[in-house]
Amino acid sequence: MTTTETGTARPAGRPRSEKAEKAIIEATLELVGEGVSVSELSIEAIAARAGVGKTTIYRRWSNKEDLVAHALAKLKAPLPPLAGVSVREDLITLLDVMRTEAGHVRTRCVMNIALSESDRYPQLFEKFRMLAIEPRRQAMVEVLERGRANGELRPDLDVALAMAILNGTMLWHTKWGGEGLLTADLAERIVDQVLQGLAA
Amino acid sequence: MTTTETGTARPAGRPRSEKAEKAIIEATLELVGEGVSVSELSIEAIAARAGVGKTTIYRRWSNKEDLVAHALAKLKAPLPPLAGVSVREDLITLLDVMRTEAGHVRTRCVMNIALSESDRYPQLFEKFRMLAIEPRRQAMVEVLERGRANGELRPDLDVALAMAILNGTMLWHTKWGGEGLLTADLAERIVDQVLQGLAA
DNA sequence: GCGTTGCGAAACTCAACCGTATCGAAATTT
DNA sequence: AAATTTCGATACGGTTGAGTTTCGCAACGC
Repeated sequence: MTTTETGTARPAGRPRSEKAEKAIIEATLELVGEGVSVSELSIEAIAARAGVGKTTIYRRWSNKEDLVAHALAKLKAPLPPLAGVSVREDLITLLDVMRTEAGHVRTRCVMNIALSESDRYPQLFEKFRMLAIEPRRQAMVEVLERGRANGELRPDLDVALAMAILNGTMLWHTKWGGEGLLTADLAERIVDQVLQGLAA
Repeated sequence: MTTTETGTARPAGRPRSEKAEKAIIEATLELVGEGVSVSELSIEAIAARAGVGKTTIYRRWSNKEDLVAHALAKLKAPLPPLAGVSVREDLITLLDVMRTEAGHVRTRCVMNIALSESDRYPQLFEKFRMLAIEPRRQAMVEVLERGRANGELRPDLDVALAMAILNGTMLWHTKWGGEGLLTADLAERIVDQVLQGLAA
């Protein structure tokens, strides 16, 4: 309470290194991003990559799942500003964020956990869902509802189904599209195709 | 050559148990279907579940990947007969197979490997792709091409994109839809929504 | 300076699993 | 009957990683 006044009295002794903590989380995200699954992620590998003793990890997190959960908490879903001019335009903006991120390491990390390990680590998945999925879902819901209200979309539109179509299509591409299919106009093509429908 | 005449002369000694082999493969598929990834799949767990000695496994397959590859070879993509009356009807039939299978162990097995392990076991994934994905893909391509030719669909339809939309939407549901969303009319709703488009 | 706490490094115990070897019993050919 | 091969079971040595402990040093408050 005397010097730095951080609100709570600093406990005696050497303070925990903020740098070490960041290095640990960074190493964890890197490894998961490189395709290492949560189950085969080893604390020792994380410690080695972070240049840190295992002690330093266990002092902060009691187990692997706890650590990964906190690492995921550092991820943020970058929500683009929506122009709000047309539903079509906003949907393209939202989907294009997914496309752009599809090649990023962090995103692959996210996808791998969400897709493959959601069954086995439900608590982990839940945390991640709230952080990375929910904000985007909410944004898209609002765009679709707006379109339904102002006549851009069918008045009887099934919003949940529409979301599954849009997101599912982009998911399909990011997972199996390879580099070649993630062209700059992909989001636009998806949205147009989905809005217009396939029927003649 | 004397008795059962199987074409090639039977080597002396006790013949390999067909039952054991089936049990091993069955156990492998079960485990993968339950969400055990290939990397954490253990020969010991397979042997225990199959009620078999490890020797019996190693006598047939030299390593884990080899075993899994052979196990996958036992999977078949059940292709429904297509009525061929309308594109809409055939698409519903195709998608409804996915929906029906969504809860089956075999299908979960397929999904888990396809989604999570395609990066790390490309050779495995390739084998699996030919067996489980390609036949369905081909069937759907034909339906869509037919529709484009006979005027049911837009003449300038992007078939690849249309497939991504249809399959991606169903994938989204099977992975995240939970039990509640996989209703009997799901395939129909998807196809209708996609064919008509979302726009007013 | 002193007590306290965090640090990285290393050693440790414990468990799982790999791949191999060995065993007695069973199945099949000769 | 004899020879051969597989069977399930069990044991073995080796590797990996979890989670704990210990050590000497560093950083902080008093």
